Amino acid sequence: MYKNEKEFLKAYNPEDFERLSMTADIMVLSVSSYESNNYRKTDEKHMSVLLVKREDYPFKDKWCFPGGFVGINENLDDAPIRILKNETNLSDIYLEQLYTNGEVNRDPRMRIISTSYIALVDKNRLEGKLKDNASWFDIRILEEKDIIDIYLTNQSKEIHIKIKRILKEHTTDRYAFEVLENKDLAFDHAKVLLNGLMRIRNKVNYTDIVFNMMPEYFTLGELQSVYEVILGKKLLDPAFRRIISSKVKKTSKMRTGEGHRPSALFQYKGKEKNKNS
Amino acid sequence: MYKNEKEFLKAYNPEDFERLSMTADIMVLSVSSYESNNYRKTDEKHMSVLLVKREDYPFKDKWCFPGGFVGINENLDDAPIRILKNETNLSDIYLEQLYTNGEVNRDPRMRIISTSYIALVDKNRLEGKLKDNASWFDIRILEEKDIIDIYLTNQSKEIHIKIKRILKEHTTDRYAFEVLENKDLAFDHAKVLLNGLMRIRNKVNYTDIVFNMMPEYFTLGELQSVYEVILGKKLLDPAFRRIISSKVKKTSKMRTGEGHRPSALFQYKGKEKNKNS
DNA sequence: CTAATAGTGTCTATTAGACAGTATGTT
DNA sequence: AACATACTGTCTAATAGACACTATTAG
Repeated sequence: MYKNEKEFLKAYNPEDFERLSMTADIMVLSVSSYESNNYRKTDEKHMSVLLVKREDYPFKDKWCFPGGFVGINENLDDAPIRILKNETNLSDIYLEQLYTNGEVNRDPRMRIISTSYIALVDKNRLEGKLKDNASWFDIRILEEKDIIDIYLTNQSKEIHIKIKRILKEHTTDRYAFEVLENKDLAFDHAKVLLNGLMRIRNKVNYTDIVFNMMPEYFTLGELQSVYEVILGKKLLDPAFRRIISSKVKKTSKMRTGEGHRPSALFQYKGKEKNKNS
Repeated sequence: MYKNEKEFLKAYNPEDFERLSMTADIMVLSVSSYESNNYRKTDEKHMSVLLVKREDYPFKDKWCFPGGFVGINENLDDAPIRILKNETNLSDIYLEQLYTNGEVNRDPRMRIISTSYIALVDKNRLEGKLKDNASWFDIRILEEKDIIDIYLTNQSKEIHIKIKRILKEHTTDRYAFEVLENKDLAFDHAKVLLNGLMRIRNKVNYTDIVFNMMPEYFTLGELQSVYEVILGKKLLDPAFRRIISSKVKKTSKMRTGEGHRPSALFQYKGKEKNKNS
């Protein structure tokens, strides 16, 4: 035995243990608008996710989240910040840790454990700042009982994923997902995607995370449709306005020229003292 | 470049990258009863956490959560199951992943990233099954604004931790914790502890996780006081019974001999179809 | 004028909070 | 009898859901 910690550390050889690599993957979410063909109608909104086309093996030509190895002298939670900075040129992005996936064979190269993060951005902030292997995909989710179909589409590609939700009682989490169909997403990113979408859906009601996806000024109609697209259901106007009213402040600006009554522009109040929990 | 994935993998050398080690730490929570000195009064309840005294460097003689290295051929989420099995001899324990901590210097030996898990058990199920370096500590939390004092006590030891809660707007999570005082907990386990307690406190209202800490049969009074001790506040009887009524079923058994009116014993209904979300 | 969204008033249903009361065992 | 908890009834307050109505613009 050793006399003290200093001596112990001196005799300690890290090579004595089997070691592995660690990566960070980031699911970058935003909201996109689809211009309507009717000049009166407001733009349809979708959630969208940023995917990168893999140029190298493994999973060459498949799509995945932006990600990379965690440096040996880099804090884990700093890795996604660096990766996003590199990928989008932005540095003040909302980030939260999602899950650490460590199935033995999730990467064919070697043992790699990956911590996934969720990032929420206003897409318009990074117009033209994206690397050219990155692309926004619109998300469409169809749920039928425990079978979930996710469609991801960009200008030239449609990705389809079919996942089964399995309720678990006594294990790692409330439910697990089994990927039934997935031709185009690399690694275990299909699972991560669904996991992240569910997390956001849950959190949207008791946090203010949506505002990370909103521009500085927005109408309540726009804000509501972002909530709707995250929750996957329509909300009632009066109820929504009641609930949201404490979180936003009206400005004197107006949005006009939309083919119908103009609406007031609002700002996120933020910084406000939040209730406990 | 390589012709295909197979060739790529053949040429791939994991040694080319800097690598690290991974551990899993488990915060095992349960509820303990304190016999009252008044024969009429019901036992006082506390949350309790299982700690292990470190017998080796680093952090020799300090306390920490049960944990261990993740095997190179072991799924990450299987590691806590193995460790708990080894530590408590039980294998059907509720487990959920809490957070992955990866500060560069969190372990003085070398770069070790650790995924922490929460386990919830009924303490009585593992009476006498614990290894003798493990001990249950009762938890007492005092919150005053953003200063949180946690006291952990067992028969012979009192551990005190003082932590400051820092609100964050645009970073990894809603708030971060800064440990102000901690003499007795090893690694970053003080942070993990608080993080886990907050997670459970949040989840208790919209999930059925408490029942993992309850014995097969329990009175509604007992169940209520578990909720109270997790939430850190008293609940009103009628409201509690209204809410809980759908989750439990009354049995014909009664708890008697308590110095006051006997109460019906209930069971968790479980398996019931849960609402969405 | 019309289509479409903006924005508000109000009724109802549901849920949460509060309090008071009755019930029933042990010592 | 007295204490302590078990358990219930009911009133009130707060919140969520639903619907109808008015307002206002571009074309």
